[in-house]
Amino acid sequence: MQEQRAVTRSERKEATRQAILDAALVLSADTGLGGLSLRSVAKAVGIVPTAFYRHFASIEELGIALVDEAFASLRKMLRDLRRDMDVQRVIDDSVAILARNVRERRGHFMFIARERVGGLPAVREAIRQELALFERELATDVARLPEMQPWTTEDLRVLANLIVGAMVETAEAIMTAPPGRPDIEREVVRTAERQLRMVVIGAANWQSSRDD
Amino acid sequence: MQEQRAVTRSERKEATRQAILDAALVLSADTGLGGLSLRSVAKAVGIVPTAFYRHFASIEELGIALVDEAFASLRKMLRDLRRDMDVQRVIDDSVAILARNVRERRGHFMFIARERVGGLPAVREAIRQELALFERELATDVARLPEMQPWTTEDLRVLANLIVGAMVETAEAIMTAPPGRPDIEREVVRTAERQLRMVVIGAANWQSSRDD
DNA sequence: TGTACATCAGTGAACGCGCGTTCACTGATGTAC
DNA sequence: TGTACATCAGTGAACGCGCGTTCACTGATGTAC
Repeated sequence: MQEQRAVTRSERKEATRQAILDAALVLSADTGLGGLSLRSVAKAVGIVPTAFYRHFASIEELGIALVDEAFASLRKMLRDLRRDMDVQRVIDDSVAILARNVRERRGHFMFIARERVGGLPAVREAIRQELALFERELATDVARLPEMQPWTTEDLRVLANLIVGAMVETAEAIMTAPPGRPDIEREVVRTAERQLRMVVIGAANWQSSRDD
Repeated sequence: MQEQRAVTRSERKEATRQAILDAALVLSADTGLGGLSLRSVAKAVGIVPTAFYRHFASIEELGIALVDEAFASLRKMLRDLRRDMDVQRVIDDSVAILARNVRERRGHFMFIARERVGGLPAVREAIRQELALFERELATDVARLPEMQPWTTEDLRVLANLIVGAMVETAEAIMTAPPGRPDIEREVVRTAERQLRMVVIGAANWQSSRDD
C-alpha cells in the first residue's frame, strides 16, 4: 500500500505560500492588514513564525501579493463582462455579474475595499494603480460602442470613473449586507441597476462639446 | 504680576479630552484607529498612559467620539450647501464647497473614509448610520426642487445614494492628492463637476414610472 | 474670609503578553557523479 | 541503481520592546460650614 507520492519540494513550498495567502485574507478581515501579525498567520497555517520568512520578507510584501491575487479575480470578472456584452441587457447583466463575483470572491473584494483607503501605503498605492488600469480598460470597452464615437477621450475617462465608483459602492454595500440575507442583497442590486440606468441616460444626453 | 487664572478643573479636563481627540486624529492617519495604541496617544498629549482612562474607557469609545466630531463638520457643510442652493450653479457650488471642506477638515474626512470600511465594527456601524442619515437629509433637500415633484420617494433615495457615493469618491480623490498640488485637486474637481452633470442630466430624463 | 474635608485628573510602579527578528539547527529532498 | 554532498523549508530557543490594564498614590481644586 506504499504509494509513490510525487510531491516535489517546490510544490510543497507553493502550497504553504498559498496557505499563507488564504489565512492572511481571512485573518485580515477582522483587523485589517496593518493589524495582522506575522505570528498569527504562521499559527493559522501551522508553521513556526520564523518559517514565514521563507515566503515573504514582511507582512507588507504579503499584502502586495494579495493585491495581485485579488485583481486577478477582478480581471476574470471583466472578461465575463466583455463576453456577455449585450447592449439591451448590459446594465442588469453587469450588476448581476458584479454581485455574483462579490459573493464568490468576498474575501478578495473586502480586502481591496478595506486596504484601498486604510491600508499600508505601499499596498494602497498598488491598489490605486490596479484600479486606474481597470478603469482605463473599461473606458476602452465603452469606447467601442457605436453611440460613443463622438465622445472625447477625457469624457470617456470621466464616465468610466463614475461607473467604477458606483460599482465600488455597490460591491461595498453587498459586502456589508449579512451573507445570509439575499433580500437585502437584492435590494442593493436593484438600487445599483437604477443608478447605472440614470448614469447611462445622462451619458446618452450628454454633449461632449460643452462650454467647459 | 500674579494673574488670577479662572481655569476650572472641568475646563482643564475638557481641554485634555480635546487634546486626546486631536492627537488621535493625527496619529490614526498613519495606522488606522485599530492600529492606534493608547500609550502613543497619551504620549502625544503629554499625559501618563493610565490618565487616558479618565476620559475614555477604550480606543473604541474614543473612535466613536471622533465619528461624532467628524460628522459635526459634515453637517456644517450640508448647511453651507443649503444656504448657497442656486439652481443654476448648484453643481459647481456643491463641488467647490465639498473641496473647501475637505481641505479645511482633512483629518476628519480621512478618518471617516478610512474607518467607514476598515474600522473597528462599532465605529464602522456608527459611521454607516450617520452617512445614511446624511443621505436622507440630502434626499429631502432634493425633493423640494419643483422638477422633482413626480419622483417617488424610492427613486429620490436611489438618486441621493448615487450623489453621496460620487461625493465620497471625490472627497477621497482630493485627499489622495498631495496637499501641495492645487493642479491635481482642480482636475479632480472638474471630473466631479462633469460627473454630477451627467447624473443630473440622467435624472432630468428619468421617468419614475418605469417597468421595474 | 477661613478651615476642614471630599473630589478627582493625573502619577508611577508593576504585571503578564504577544510581537518581530536573530541565530544555529535539522532532516527530507534534490543533484552530481 | 547507489553514494556523497548540497540545498533549503521548516524548527526552536532567545532577545528586547511596546502593549493594555491593575493598583495605590498625590496634590491641586472644589465645597460645606
